[in-house]
Amino acid sequence: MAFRLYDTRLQKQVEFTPLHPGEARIYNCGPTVYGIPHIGNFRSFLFADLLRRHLEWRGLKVTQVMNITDVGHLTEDDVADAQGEDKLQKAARDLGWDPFKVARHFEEIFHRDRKRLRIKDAHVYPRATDHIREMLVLIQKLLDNGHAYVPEGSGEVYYDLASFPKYGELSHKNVDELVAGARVEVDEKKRNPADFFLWKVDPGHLMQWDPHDSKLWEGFKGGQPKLDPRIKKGFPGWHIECSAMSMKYLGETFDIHTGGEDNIFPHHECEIAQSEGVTNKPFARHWMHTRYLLVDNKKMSKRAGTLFNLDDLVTKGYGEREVRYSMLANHYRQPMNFTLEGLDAARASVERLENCRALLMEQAVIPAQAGIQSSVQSLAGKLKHDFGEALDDDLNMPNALAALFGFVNEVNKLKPVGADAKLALDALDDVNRVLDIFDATAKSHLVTKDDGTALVVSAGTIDVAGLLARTSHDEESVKLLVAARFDARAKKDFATSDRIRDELKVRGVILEDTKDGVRFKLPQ
RNA sequence: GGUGGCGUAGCCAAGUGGUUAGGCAACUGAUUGCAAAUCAGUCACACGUCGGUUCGACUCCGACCGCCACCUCCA
Repeated sequence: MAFRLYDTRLQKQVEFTPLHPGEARIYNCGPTVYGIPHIGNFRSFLFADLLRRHLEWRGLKVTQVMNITDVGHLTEDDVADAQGEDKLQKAARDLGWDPFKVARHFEEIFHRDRKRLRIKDAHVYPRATDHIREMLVLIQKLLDNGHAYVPEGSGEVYYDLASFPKYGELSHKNVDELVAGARVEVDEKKRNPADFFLWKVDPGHLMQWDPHDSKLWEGFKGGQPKLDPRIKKGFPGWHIECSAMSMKYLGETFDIHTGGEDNIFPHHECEIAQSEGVTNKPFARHWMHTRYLLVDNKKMSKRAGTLFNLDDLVTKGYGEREVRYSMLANHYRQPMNFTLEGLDAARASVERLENCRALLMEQAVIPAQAGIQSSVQSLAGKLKHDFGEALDDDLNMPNALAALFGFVNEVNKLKPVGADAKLALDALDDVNRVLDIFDATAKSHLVTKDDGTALVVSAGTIDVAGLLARTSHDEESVKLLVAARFDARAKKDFATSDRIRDELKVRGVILEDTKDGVRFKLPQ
């Protein structure tokens, strides 16, 4: 079966057939870089990462574009309001940075944190401020097409919703009802209360562009266009950047557009109106949206201290892998209840997976005495099949993980050796192309009984107390301690052997006695 | 008020008109010098409430209760 996704517009699951065979072009609504991205943002980005990885796993060539919204609506007042709320923003203000510098700063943090969460690099991260010209070109085309207008003397441009009857099809909203809701700002400039601005004039705004300045158009493909002279110095509307950048990098019609559920209206609805108003062609073929992430079943809030960012969680002792796993393990279309207890559970789950993999790695290097067992082969095949089938079903990761844990249980029972272990390991690593949960740097080693015997020869000279006194341990010193422990255990000196194990545990080094020898795990 | 969605055993969380989802936690047993890891088992005759349809509903329909989101440039 092919990949099936739930399309927000159609409100049902549909089979995905790419516009260009063998290729998928996807656009993800990215971060607004005026603050440290929080876990709610990352749920959306991790979903985009999962979508991209699954499509690639299914053999498609994916082009992924994620925008960086750096045209803020950062006025002097906003900056002032931010005081005391956000340490970095406050720092930026104290340093007297201009908005561009603030944007670049938080953009860097976004990239730093997403890399820690192993979110793959998108192919392009276009910045809104680098595409003001593309936006102005679209705005002019909308004016030419009769989809936009310039209110008398305003210098601004508004979208004329009356010209686009499809407005509301994505969010299933009725424009008249929206207006009746009376929450739309009353503005005499607008023809229709629900019309939204494409270009805004506001002298108090920190970021502004003069559309008629020839400098702005230097080096622009096609040169400076003929713009409506009534448009004054100002800044673009929020929605137009995604229309301009998605179409520039993915084409006028592309496969999938994603975002958080809050983007459905008005943002994505407006994107459709703008894009299709210009091209008269379908814009995004499919829309996928993640539900909100709640913390302790409530919306995140600064006051409750639940607006966690990645560093907050790391400070609390959690690793990036636990965060990645716990977000991935929940279905994107269900509201997710994020809790610290959930991270504890995620840690235990990841460790179970990793123990299985470590065991397979140990066994894979042992020379095989026989050929591949059909049982292992069918297990590996079943894992790939069931895992893939689950993700084909609108990225049903809970079911995909159930398949994975089923595999782990069977492998632990079978205890495959040699080529069998290698086969099982390959199957694990294959699904890990999507999950990316195993730690390549995790250090789990088995010191076999034979190794131990060899090490024990020199055990008498090992400075056990000195080694234990160290604050951290490298592989070599752990091996020496393991040797001393072999020696102690041979003499039934369990006080010493337990002391070595306990002291190492405090420093994060785990020792496990097995039939084959001693396994040690170094901290990550 | 309008629209969309959710309520599943201690916690998290899939799914289905009739046969064990899965994970975590806890407990018991096997294994171990003791642990850890692993295996077996228990908690699990779970599905917000009340009606209806049906041979049979957690799954379909209706009402109600509780919760969430969007309609405010929040992923």
